[in-house]
Amino acid sequence: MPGHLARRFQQIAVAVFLAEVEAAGFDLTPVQYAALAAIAANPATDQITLAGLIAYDRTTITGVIDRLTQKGLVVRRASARDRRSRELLVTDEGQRTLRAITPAVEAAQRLMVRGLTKTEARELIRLMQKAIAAANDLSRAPLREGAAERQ
Amino acid sequence: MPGHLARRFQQIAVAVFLAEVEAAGFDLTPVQYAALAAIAANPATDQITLAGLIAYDRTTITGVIDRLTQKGLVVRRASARDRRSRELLVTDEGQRTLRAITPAVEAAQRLMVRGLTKTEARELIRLMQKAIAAANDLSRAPLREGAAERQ
DNA sequence: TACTGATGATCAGCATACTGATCAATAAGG
DNA sequence: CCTTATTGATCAGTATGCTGATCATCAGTA
Repeated sequence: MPGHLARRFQQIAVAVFLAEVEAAGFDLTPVQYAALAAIAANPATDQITLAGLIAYDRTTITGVIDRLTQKGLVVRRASARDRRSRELLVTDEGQRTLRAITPAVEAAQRLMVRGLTKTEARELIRLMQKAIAAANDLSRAPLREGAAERQ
Repeated sequence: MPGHLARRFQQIAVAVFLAEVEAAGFDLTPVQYAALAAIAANPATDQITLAGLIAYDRTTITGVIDRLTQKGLVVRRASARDRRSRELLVTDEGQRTLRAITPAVEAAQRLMVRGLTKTEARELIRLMQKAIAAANDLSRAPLREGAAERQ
């Protein structure tokens, strides 16, 4: 049952991530980390574009940014060109957090495939990527490449 | 990033499941389906044991059973041996639903790996199983085998 | 310019998951 | 028998994810 395995693997991935990150002294969820890293890599993008970059639903991203803002890691800035959209920026503390948390995040990635050999882990990643790419548009929140690759 | 792929694959798996099941005229979530099937396969088990069989958190299962009960697919029965526990049973309608919904569930399982060959899909399943087995105890809701295999 | 449609963001509502607490009932010990 | 620890179930609170709606704004067209 691929569906059941998908749920279980994700459940373990989240648990491992939270445990490693908390052990390192941080309070960030996997979802918040991914958003923070994506904002750092794409400064001043609006929320919809950000959601596409990490395949989040647009209604989910609102709450995630709320919490990142509350923690002082991200700021929302009104866009000059389009008054509907908010540009997102990582604060200095957000940058520091991102750098400091990286080892814990990497440890979590290794831990969740600790039962596999390096070759097997690479193969699992390849197969998940391939399956996901072929089914990308079947979810409400598909991955949308950056503007550069879009056209 | 295995963690990100895990989240995305699960996201797609849920979307595909809901779409197929709704197209077949049913209103059941993946989680509700798994619980219903597990109760049918293990009649009169208590909620904690059921949670272990499908790796759900004990606090999550309460709400899932609430909703299955509300839909008339499952009944809670007070246990004669232990007045703390509730024995779970599938109703006749639950049995009918389970039979009728099976083709849609199977279609969803195929759809979520439609980008892979049969061999690749089998390999993905094998690798996920292996990774999950080695990390089973890292989540709060580990899989607990049935009484037969437990000792 | 006025209208129409599309878009960015948010909201209410619902279903998973989890943390940690509570409560009743049971089991184990002295 | 009584105390203590454990266990089955539930609850409050929080964080994803989603459906569908709303609101303000923008873009394109008549």
